[in-house]
Amino acid sequence: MSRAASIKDVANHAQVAVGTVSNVLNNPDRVSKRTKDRVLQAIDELGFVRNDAARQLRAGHSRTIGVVVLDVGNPFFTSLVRAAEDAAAVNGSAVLLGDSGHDANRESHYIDLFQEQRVQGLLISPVGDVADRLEALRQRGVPTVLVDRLADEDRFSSVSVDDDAGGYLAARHLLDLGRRKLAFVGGPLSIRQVSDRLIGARRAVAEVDGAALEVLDSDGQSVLAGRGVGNSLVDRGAGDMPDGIFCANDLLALGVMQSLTMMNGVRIPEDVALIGYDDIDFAASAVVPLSSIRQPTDAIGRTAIELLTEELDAQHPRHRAVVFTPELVVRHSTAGAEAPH
Amino acid sequence: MSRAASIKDVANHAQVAVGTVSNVLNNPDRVSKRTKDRVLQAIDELGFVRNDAARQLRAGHSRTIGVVVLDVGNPFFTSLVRAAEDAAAVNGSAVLLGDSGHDANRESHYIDLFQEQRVQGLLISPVGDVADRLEALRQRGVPTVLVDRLADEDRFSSVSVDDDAGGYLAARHLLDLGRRKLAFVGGPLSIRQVSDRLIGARRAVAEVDGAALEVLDSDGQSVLAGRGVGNSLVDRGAGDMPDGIFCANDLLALGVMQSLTMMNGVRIPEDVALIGYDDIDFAASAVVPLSSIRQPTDAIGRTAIELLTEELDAQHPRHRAVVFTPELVVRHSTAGAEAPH
DNA sequence: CACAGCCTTTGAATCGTTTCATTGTTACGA
DNA sequence: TCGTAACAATGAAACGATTCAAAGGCTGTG
Repeated sequence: MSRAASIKDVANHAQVAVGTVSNVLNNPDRVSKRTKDRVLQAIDELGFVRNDAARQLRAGHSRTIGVVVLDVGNPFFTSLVRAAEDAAAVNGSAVLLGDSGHDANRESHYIDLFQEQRVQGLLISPVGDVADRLEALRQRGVPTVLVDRLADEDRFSSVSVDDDAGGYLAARHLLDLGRRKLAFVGGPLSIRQVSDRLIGARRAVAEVDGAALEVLDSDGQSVLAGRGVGNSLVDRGAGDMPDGIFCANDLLALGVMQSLTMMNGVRIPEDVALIGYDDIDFAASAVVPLSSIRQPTDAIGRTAIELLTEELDAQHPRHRAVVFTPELVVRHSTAGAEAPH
Repeated sequence: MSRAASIKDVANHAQVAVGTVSNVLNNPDRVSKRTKDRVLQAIDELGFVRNDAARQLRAGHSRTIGVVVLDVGNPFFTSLVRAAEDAAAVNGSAVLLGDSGHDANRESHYIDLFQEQRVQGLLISPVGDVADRLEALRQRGVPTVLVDRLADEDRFSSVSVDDDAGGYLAARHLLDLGRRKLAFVGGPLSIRQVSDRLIGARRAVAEVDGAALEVLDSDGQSVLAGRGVGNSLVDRGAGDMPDGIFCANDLLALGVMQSLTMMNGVRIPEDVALIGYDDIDFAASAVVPLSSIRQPTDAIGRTAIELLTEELDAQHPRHRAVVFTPELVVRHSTAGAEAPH
């Protein structure tokens, strides 16, 4: 329970100056082998471990990168975080992870926290309107890269996926199957990703005569929220059921699927064709394997760290906005079925 | 891009001493309203943010708790982490998250990192044999709580689930359905959770005449690994197929399910009854809703932080080992089907 | 008017590391 | 033998917040 050994203790124990110990740790080639061995032995004997707080106080900044995601439970973000972690490790940096849970207060809380920690940079998929705070941070030398959100290139670098294009792809696919009475499930619509996907879907629907798109606000992004929407659809009765449903993410789609097929005997894709978004691992192993829109998660994570590194290295970096294009993945939930009419 | 404002800058700007600024932040009631207002205004004008490194250097420890999990992608751990985060927030602490990915090196790396960060305590679901390192940490005043792993109460507190009981529950359930030719899928067996579940399953099988249990090492815990095992089962031909499969976790089970039903026309539960472990959200929405063994994830997370808090507060805490009992959740993958014989 | 007692404010010392100008040592060529 | 370069080791200063003994300012009482 004794106080942890400091570099000073090591220096005493090895009969050298503190500066020498520091050199053994940070510039080993400036130190003679004899001395180095003695110091290393002392370190070992005392079980010395660097105090990162002191190191970073001196350095003026930490060796960490802050990452704020909307929901760690969402596989899209977990794999993004993992990619970021791996990329950061290459630079000898670590990742501080924050989960905003779509809550602007928690988001703000994490930005505060990370600022106190003097993170080198920030990766964030924002909920609230944080542009001004991030701008201020940048002016203090803490660059930010926006993830999963297109940003004005004058202000920030960003990595995003073209959600409008993804929404179009999904709706167009349903329309191509002959479906005309479409429903969009997602919400709250204040979330950019959700509303962009809806805009894309609307664009596709507008191209086809006699097609309609109904919006079902799910007020949440979970399997549970999806189940809720599914149940309320069933309550309406069969006559009023859409024949194609596009969910703003796979969790919602799985919830809808669960509700329609398991509890209420609606057939997918015969009665209703269903497509989700994100292509999470579980989409392929759902009750009915789920069609989806795939986003290149790994590439997003790696690119995000890359852009952040650029901003860290360059004095006056040009901000870049990288936009990935999503891809349609067809599985049984929309495949091989003609329109039910 | 100018240097961040320090407490000294604030003091100058507000025409007070540094100690006063510190008091405004930490002991507001010791400061007169007049002064406090002036200081707060200065803080606001300069955009001052506390430097946590300096604060923690002085304090001798951080306000963070380190959490090392086996796999952030596994929903069991994501919900555990979230519970831990919420509980930590109550104490004003934050969580540093590390993902060992079942890799002893990465695990060790995170322990190093967290030690450098001077975390207050550690929550870990260990891969390698780290007992001695953790013991050493504890003697330096950094308590550890083992998660999802029973520990010797003389050395550590721990929160775990009785994996043996869980394995027994699962196998017993298959046997109760009349299945006799069982298979256990999981691996590597060096993982305690996996081998304990196997031991429980063996115990159940030993109780029933004519029942056999075959072990299929999956060498991994992912959907993909499960799919691999499923494929190799199919390659054997129908005659050699088990009639009940118990997977050491749900991801494996979903993989096996995917392989058997989607690509190879094996019927679940008619031909093969299948049960997983963990009862993750997706179990209920699988191709065939998956029976599973449920662990009380939230309670585990909360209890873990509780035990850690006890160790932090008490001078000479008694270590406690809390063991939760898992619960059988029956769904379609094992339900309503007689033995195929 | 002196003084005690209370409240507020001060500022030097401290935490552990890195940095860097300075000092000490060695070896080699002149 | 001396001078000088090359290399090693030194130790004081700095980073920014907190702490705490001490000083200062004020009120009210004798």
